[in-house]
Amino acid sequence: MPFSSPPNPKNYAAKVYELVRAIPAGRVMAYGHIAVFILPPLEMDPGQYLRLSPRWVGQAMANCPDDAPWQRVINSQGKVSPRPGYGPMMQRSLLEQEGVIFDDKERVDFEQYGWVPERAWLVEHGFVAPPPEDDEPPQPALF
DNA sequence: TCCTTGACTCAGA
DNA sequence: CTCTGAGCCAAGG
Repeated sequence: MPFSSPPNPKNYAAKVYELVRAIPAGRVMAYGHIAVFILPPLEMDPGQYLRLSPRWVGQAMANCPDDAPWQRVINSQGKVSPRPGYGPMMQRSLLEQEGVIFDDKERVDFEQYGWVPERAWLVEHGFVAPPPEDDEPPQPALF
């Protein structure tokens, strides 16, 4: 419930989980990175969505189903944000079991392990609008 | 009623 | 590179 919430929290969380489930083993995404692929509410200012959405994702992940790979979601600095009840070591070891390497500052390199969903997947699952014919697709910018 | 507390991120120092 | 503060707001003690 931190810092406002989406108009439809349940629906927003469902989108988050859907995307999280698509992250392959050994790869990671940041909260804010996930938010970029979820369309903001129509009447919401895009700038405001950019500010708030990472916490919306965090809020959703707090209630993430155990059968979803919640460990593959980390913060934008490449560090793990411990899930309450599990502790930081749990998340780190889960990722290491998938082959993710942490550097000496406990961080993951996005260049190497960061993951971006295929456009076809996004379209198929309703995350972005289909490209307007032969025009440049509205691919969200990475960090 | 007031104060604390959130799986966040980015710019600036 | 690390550390701070701002942005923002609802629920519980």
